[in-house]
Amino acid sequence: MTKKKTKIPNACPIVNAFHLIGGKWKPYIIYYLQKKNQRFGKLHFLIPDISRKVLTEQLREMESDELIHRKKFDESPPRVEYSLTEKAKEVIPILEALGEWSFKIHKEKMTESLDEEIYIDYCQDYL
Amino acid sequence: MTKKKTKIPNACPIVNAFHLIGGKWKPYIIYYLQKKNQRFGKLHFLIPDISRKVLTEQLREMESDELIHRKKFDESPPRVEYSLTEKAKEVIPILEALGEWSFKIHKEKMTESLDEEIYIDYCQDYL
DNA sequence: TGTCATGGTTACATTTTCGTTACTACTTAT
DNA sequence: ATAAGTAGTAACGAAAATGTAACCATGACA
Repeated sequence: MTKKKTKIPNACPIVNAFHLIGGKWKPYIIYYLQKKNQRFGKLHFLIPDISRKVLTEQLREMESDELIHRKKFDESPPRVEYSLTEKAKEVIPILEALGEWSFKIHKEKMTESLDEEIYIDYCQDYL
Repeated sequence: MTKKKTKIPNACPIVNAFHLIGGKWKPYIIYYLQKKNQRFGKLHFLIPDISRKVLTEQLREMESDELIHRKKFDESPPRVEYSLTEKAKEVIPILEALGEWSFKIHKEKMTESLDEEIYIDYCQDYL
């Protein structure tokens, strides 16, 4: 058995999807923007564990993928508002289905646990 | 605006889902196992760019997450067969929806390109 | 007796992703 | 004159993920 050498030019569409909306922070960004348009600072407050550098990077990436829209107001101090595009809004039901699936698995595995209630509260909010 | 310090015990269910089925290789593993149960060596042939070390790691992880089943035959040379569990099979329609969504975005962006046909062929197969 | 095949494992190196800290430009309020 | 607030950026470093190359145990087969 020798190596297959037919390189796929772009990754498979599912891998592609993970590039668009996966990673450590993009799900949170989508989550908070889906509820409400947000300014940079507020987004950083809502997702405090991300560094501002990485938040900027992720937002720029999502902007160039046309998943979010960046609206800059010509004011001072500067104001920038981020919102989801239609493309991004279309994927939300799919993400919710994914969340429900993983939540079901999680519940099956962890029958007891002190953190369980907190997790469930958080998930109810999310799902 | 100070830092929010309420740590979430486990990540949000969507982030959790990405741990289960995301990453560089798990989508491919799911894809090939969904078509047909596979032995370790065949899987490595089908996904030639993964190293055997990482393939082992990913398979072990998915096994402990109960997404795949590992069946070892007592033969020589050894034979091991991997298959998807019911849990994993449940997520496939969701993954397909995700793939269609990202494929649609991809098509909108790339109107021309030489690789396009190859990509589409690959995707048709995938979707 | 020694080579082959399978399904790995181990130690180490590299790449990719993410974080820390300090800094900037602009304008209004004190 | 200077401090404060917003939305960043730049240089550097740490951590996480992945890759490379060599090795192992088993039994069949020549």
